[in-house]
Amino acid sequence: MKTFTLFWRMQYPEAKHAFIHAWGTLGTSWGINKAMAQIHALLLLATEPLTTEEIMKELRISRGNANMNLRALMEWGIVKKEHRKGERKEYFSTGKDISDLARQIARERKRRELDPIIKVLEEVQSVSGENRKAVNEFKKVSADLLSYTQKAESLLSKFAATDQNWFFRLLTKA
Amino acid sequence: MKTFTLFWRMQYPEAKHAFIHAWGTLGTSWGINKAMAQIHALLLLATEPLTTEEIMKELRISRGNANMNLRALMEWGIVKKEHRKGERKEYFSTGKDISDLARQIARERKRRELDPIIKVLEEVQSVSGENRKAVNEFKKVSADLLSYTQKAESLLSKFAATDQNWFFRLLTKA
DNA sequence: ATTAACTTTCAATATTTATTGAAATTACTA
DNA sequence: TAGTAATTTCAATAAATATTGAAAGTTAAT
Repeated sequence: MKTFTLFWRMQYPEAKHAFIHAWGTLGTSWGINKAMAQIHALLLLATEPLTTEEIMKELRISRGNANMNLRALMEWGIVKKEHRKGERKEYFSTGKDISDLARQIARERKRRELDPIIKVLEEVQSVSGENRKAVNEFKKVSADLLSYTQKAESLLSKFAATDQNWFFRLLTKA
Repeated sequence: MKTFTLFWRMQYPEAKHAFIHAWGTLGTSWGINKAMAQIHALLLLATEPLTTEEIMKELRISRGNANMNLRALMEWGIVKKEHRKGERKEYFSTGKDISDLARQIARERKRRELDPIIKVLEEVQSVSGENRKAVNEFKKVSADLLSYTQKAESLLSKFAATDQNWFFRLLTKA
């Protein structure tokens, strides 16, 4: 007797598309634009280096977009360019280790977001003014926030600096 | 002998403005819009509950904007509304504990961002196809990513669920 | 029940951010 | 060094997101 197949076994092109799409969406909410996240996803899946042309075609993005985001990924040290003898074309690839990306995001966001606000919170500590009550509340709240932000900063620093497992080992311990 | 004062001691209104501005900017990059973050900052500093009118005036935002973001903050359980006898106006206040906000952000982002991609990554695991090599690479990469994302999910869950100190105690241990 | 004070809603608008595409530039081969 | 195949740049454009403001809705005191 035959049984029904309850779930559709996803075919590769469909799965690939879903994967890249999802990764692009996630990237958007983590300070990475869609194209950048999708290029990275595509390179993660690729079994060999890709050209700009191939990336443009697969992701349906413009040359300028592909170029700019590839450059950003290279600046982040996540993507590498390689040349081949007798060819003008450049080939791009990425390491398969996700944690490189995660660490780089941490580093980048710390720099772009946390560092500036810590600076402001520190400056603002020296407040003075007529309204005793308001000033006290201000000092309390901003000091509190500063300490919180510094902790987050330290967390991101550690995360950015160490090997991929340290962080999650720590968590399972807890 | 007189000495120079090397650094300007910031006056309260200036400090307040800097604080609110910085907080608004930070909020923007953490999935909270500027108005929402600034309203929260303003309420943090306030020594007593504020009306919509006062918030609008202080932050120079429209009534609609104030209203919508106050509602969102209330939905997040971070801001409370209070009524006063003989008054139609509503007064808003927030608890002074930053970690309430942090936990709520964690909860919200987990739900909005991590949960959906975990779903996709799980679905996509059952991939099959002609190209053995590509399919293998795909399985490896997506499984890896799934495990990574699940760890992040579990981290955010724990963070969202526990008291404010657990997380940072954990970090200092490390 | 009426009024006036206040809140809510949401289409229109503004702002911010990402993407395009074509011109300028560069680098490889012959 | 000329020809061309590629990359880079960036002003213009599109897409996504946040904000406005005025009309509609609500509520509480009279």
